[in-house]
Amino acid sequence: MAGETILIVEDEPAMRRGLKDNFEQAGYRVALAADGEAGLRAAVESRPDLVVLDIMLPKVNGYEICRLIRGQGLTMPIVMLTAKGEESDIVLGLNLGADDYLTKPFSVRELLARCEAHLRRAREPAGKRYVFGAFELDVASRRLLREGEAVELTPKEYALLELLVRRAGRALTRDEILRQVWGYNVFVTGRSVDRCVNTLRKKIEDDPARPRWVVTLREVGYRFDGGNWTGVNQAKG
Amino acid sequence: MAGETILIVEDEPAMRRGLKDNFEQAGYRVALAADGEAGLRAAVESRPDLVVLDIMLPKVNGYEICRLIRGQGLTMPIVMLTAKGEESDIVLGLNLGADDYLTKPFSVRELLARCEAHLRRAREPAGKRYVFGAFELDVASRRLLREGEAVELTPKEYALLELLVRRAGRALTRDEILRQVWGYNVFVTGRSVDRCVNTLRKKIEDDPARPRWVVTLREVGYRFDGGNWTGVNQAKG
DNA sequence: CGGCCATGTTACCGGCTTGTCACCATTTAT
DNA sequence: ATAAATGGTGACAAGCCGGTAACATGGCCG
Repeated sequence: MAGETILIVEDEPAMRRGLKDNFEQAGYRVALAADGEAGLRAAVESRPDLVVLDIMLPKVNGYEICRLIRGQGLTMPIVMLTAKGEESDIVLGLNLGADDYLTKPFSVRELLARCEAHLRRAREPAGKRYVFGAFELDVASRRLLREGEAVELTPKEYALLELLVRRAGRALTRDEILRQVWGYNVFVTGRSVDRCVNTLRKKIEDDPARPRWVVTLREVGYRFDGGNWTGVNQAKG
Repeated sequence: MAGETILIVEDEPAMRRGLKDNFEQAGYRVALAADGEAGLRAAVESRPDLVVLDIMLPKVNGYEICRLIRGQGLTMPIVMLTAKGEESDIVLGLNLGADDYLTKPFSVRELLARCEAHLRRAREPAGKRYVFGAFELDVASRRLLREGEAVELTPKEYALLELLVRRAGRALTRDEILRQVWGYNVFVTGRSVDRCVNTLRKKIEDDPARPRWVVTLREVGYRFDGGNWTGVNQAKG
């Protein structure tokens, strides 16, 4: 599966390796860079969806990289990693252009959570509408309409549907779904996904036993079959 | 859309440079001032559309600048930048006529977002009226009328309603509402939003238990359902 | 100085959501 | 073919969330 791509710019090998493992474990694709120069190059060329950027880098520091990346017109979220004692520098402007920063030592789980939050925000072209069949999913208002009539969805159902629709045509593992819909620190059986899919199907499928939209991928998870749908991109408000 | 002029009053060169880059990147014209005196002069002479004002400035501090700018009869939005530990002064700053403030280190993206919000508001024609059902919200006079009769709203209730109505049809998170209505660094429980919605509903809903206008989005926040309303865009009332 | 009003917090309640379990259907492997 | 595994589905109980009222606080004005 093709998750989003994270670029990790970190000179210390152990940390670099650890971060790579963790992000891949979480379902992302990972690009690595060991110094500022390579980091900037990678950011420009491979256009990652998010950059994790250590501040203490040989030759060019994180702040410069950050500024240069932004100077290229790139707008992806940048999360900075700083060591204790560098905080005062942050106040002086190291955070310029970055979206977030964590102080070492940090919890990897927290880093993942924050990155996920930024990605979610960046993913959202707020005001976008997804049309499939007689349905219309309006992200901005968090509503699902069937021929203009509102379909009542529970929070989980809505979140699930939005995720599926956004990634229409892509296989989503239960794990991925759990992470995106339920969050990180939640201990929930994978079956809960099935359960939620189940109730969702009752509301959007003509024949829930023979689903048209949310199809099961045995041993894997689910996939939304948008097929020949009309993706309407509405100007933001 | 953009092209508006931002005046940045900031004594620290790196920060000044970074802010300039970022605002220009975002499509604004930028005027710079390195100290309070120059800042005040620039504000008066070049009439920027918005001022970004550091508080710690040589010679004259940000509060004074703010007061003096307002004393000149200038009404453009002023966004203050403060360092940690100066928070206690914030109330002072807001009272002196600042519209917003951020605490360093801040995300430049957030600063841009807030400035954009202020500019959007300033751009909006005063005297706009929103009509829904038998109600009429008159922004210019900050009044809500029900069939011509004034409905008494507390300041918070009014601010909440105005926000909801302005963003009618959009899902608003509690967090968003808190920041827009209560302000940014205010420490207030999310429940306060609920409570305010509660009292507001009593005044505008026929059946507060089954709200027609302000609908609850479980686990998220609220949304104003303008539905089939009559949006009257009246220049000047 | 005292009372009123706005508003934030706390507590409690009721309902909806949802996670789990249990059982069944279907598919897959041996 | 049979057993194991996987997912669909109904039931159910627990927990969470928001509505609501009561209380506390603090500012403003007479």
